[in-house]
Amino acid sequence: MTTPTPRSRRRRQVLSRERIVEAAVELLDTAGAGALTVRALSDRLSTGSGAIYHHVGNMGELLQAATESVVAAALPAFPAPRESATDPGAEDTGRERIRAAALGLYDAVAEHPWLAVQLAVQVTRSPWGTVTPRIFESIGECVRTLGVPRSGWFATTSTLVHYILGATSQNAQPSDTAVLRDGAQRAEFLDSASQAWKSLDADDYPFLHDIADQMRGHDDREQFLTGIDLILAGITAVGRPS
Amino acid sequence: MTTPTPRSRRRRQVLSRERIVEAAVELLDTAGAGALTVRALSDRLSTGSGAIYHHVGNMGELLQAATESVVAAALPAFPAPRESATDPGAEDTGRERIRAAALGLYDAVAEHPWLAVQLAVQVTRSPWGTVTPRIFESIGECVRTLGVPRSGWFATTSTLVHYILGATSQNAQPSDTAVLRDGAQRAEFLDSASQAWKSLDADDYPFLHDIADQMRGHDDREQFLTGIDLILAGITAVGRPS
DNA sequence: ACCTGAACACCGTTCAAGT
DNA sequence: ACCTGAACACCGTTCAAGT
Repeated sequence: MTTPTPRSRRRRQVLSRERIVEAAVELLDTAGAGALTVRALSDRLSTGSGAIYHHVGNMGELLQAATESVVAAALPAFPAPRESATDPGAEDTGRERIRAAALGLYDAVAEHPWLAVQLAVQVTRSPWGTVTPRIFESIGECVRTLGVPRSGWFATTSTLVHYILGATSQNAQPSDTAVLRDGAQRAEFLDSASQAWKSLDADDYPFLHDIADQMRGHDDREQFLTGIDLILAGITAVGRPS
Repeated sequence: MTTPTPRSRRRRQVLSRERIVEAAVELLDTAGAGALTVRALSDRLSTGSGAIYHHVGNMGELLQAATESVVAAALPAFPAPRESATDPGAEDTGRERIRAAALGLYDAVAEHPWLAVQLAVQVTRSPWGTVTPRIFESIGECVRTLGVPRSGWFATTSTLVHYILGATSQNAQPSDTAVLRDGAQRAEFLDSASQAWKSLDADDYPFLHDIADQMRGHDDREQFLTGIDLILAGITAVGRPS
């Protein structure tokens, strides 16, 4: 009849799902996607490999949980505050909040390069899990305030989400190892990429040839926002045909 | 001094890189991403597992080659015919060619669901390999004819490519197994997805709640094109501010 | 040169056994 | 209930040995 005392429940509770997910994210961040193994994880947590399975089911579920925790942290406070669509300036703040959510995801992928591939994996498993719903909700809530007719909400939100996921994953660090936040390192990478494009056959790739210099000098993050603004401009243009 | 006769060269040449890549694509298509193993591949090709490594280096290289071969087949004839940007109607044919290239990739992912994740993988390894360059070139070549100033070519092309890759991967079959081209199957999936959204907490996900019905009825492919047109409208709007 | 297939060093996952 | 860690059935890759 009596519930177990807190003391007895807490006695040997050293491991938990949260601790495991946290350790998994650390492992992914510091050593890359290939370094997350059950053995490495149980080593780091000083347990047996079987202990992991008491809390997470399997590797895929762990990867999903790791992705969800990082995505949840990257998105703005949730749920978003409701605003009346008739407020003056509501459209501008809607656009601003879309930019903020997009940048949150963009920066998360920059900090956690393994996210690039994991987002693609999780999103095709949509809509199970919270990754796709969270992202969709964050963006969709803002689209509502943009003067788009109700019938266009889903298509408009989808377009933004697809662009955001595509862009963040393409701009991710091309490394299987640890995070490199060094700007010089990024410049070096762009430089070699530019060289690679220039060395392609000019007859097969005339456009890449022309544009190789432009690509060397560009700022990923700024250009990511340029793309967002391009789509927002399209939303406005389609909503009010001239 | 004499080159080997064709006969002697051909004698035992049963295996080749091409045949291996072809078999890999078949395996991926029919049995899913998890089914591509060196053992399964050498079984299907009736050789020893070591023979594979005489032609492809390692598994990652094989996956890259499989992706490249499917992407190359999906994109329109390459390189694209040159058109003068001053032609009347050049912008319209540019837009039409962008839609064609985008649909080519979209349909390829529908036929080869494993492409969704592989595109994300290959594209972060950019610009090595031919996947990213090919896609960029196809789209960029058309962007040139759209009246975008030269300084905007790279950003505009990037926006389109990011959207295309993001959308194709999100709309891929959510299955790890064989291809299901059955329309009814897709409708069933959308139905359960819609149910899942409806069953989310209405306070945390008000937008998804509102929109669940819209998402059940939608046509992926049509909506994919709607997104393309939204971005094209943005390109026009930004190029000619009112 | 091309191929064979056993061997090696891993991997995720399970499960009897402990506390 | 929670954890241990050996065992199992895989995996990619290598390499001496064959033709």
